[in-house]
Amino acid sequence: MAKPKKTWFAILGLLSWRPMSGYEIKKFVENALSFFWSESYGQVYPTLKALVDAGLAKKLPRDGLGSRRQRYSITERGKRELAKWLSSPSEPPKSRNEFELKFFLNSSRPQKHNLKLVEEYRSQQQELLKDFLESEKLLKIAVRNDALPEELLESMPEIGDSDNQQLTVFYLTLRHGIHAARARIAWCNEVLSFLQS
Amino acid sequence: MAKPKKTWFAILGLLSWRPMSGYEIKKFVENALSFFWSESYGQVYPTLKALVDAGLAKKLPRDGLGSRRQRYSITERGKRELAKWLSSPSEPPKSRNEFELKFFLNSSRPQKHNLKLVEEYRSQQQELLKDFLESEKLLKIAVRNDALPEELLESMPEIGDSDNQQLTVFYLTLRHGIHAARARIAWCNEVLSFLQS
DNA sequence: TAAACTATATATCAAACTGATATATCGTAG
DNA sequence: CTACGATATATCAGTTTGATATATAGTTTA
Repeated sequence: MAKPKKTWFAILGLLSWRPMSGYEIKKFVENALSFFWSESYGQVYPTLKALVDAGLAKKLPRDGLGSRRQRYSITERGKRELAKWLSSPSEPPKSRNEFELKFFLNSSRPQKHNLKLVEEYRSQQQELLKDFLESEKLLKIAVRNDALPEELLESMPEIGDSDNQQLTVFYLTLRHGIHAARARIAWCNEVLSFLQS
Repeated sequence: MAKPKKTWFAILGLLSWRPMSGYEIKKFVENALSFFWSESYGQVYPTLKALVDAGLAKKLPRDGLGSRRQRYSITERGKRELAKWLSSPSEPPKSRNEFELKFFLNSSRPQKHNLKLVEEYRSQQQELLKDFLESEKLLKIAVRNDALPEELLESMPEIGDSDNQQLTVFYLTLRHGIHAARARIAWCNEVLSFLQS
């Protein structure tokens, strides 16, 4: 029957940081969380309505006279439900990694196909790591100084009004991405030297 | 319009190894590929039919008189389509990692929640790594000796009639899982010492 | 040996989710 | 003043999941 509704809690969790509009939520996930989470507009807007109907979130009055954006905030009931979910155990992720599938299925074809595939994957991951390390440097400074560097605000305006504890968790989450990217690059190097030997 | 149909090529790819039934496909993915791929019955059976309709796979005659299982094999056209897909670039995976989301969203709650969460995650990953290392040991022997150890056949009967190149790719794919699990454990250790300091 | 399990095997479906597209307004660079 | 990109909300067909239904073969245990 497909019961998860992870989107419900993902959105509720973001609203627990601060009030946001559907557009802001989508952009935030896309810009700042994309290496471990994703949401689509097709989920965000209906879910916001459903959260209101369930009494877990509520519409805020549109500030500014002609303001187009509709912001939502979390309710007390929403906070309680969120806390419950946050403490529940996480099922191990059902990943679907297209690259790994291709690598695996290539086994009955000449190895040169896989060499090319792995080299492409490696540069993809190196690019990713570069971006992570950039953000890490800035976030580290922010956490230490309890103040946000200009460049970070430019590249991620969403984190503008985060407090120190939120920045710390953000930093630690990013470290997860860095560890993962490095592991994937190390694997590529291992495979390339294995296949070329 | 949601065009991927990754399931089509995942199934086609497995059929390119050898003929399989829907049930075998589901079990194989579940037992051997679960750390980077997943399929549900709800996808497998309709997709097998669709592949036949599209001329990419065909039904095999049921062997044995009262045999209940319906096997499918890949067609020449299927092989060509598969080869095309296998050479196409992979889009970076849109992951949805429930644990990372919870860790991130916990930022506005006391840190002790996250400590518990991370410790749970670490033992989950340590368990996973243990299994991977077990399989790795056996697969390594299999690749070196070009023969399958008894224990491996017992725990993964699916790989019974694989050739040496397939085993090698299987081994290398598993290494990806090992690198990833180790990276996650290393991250847990880093976070735990950070949060406890 | 009969009953209770467990694995094999196929099928179905509501709910969740994606990716693409439609529409309209605002700010601004040329 | 206008083309363009960012902001903002909405919709929907197609994909995928997770749960459940059904039935038979084999195996354990009372």
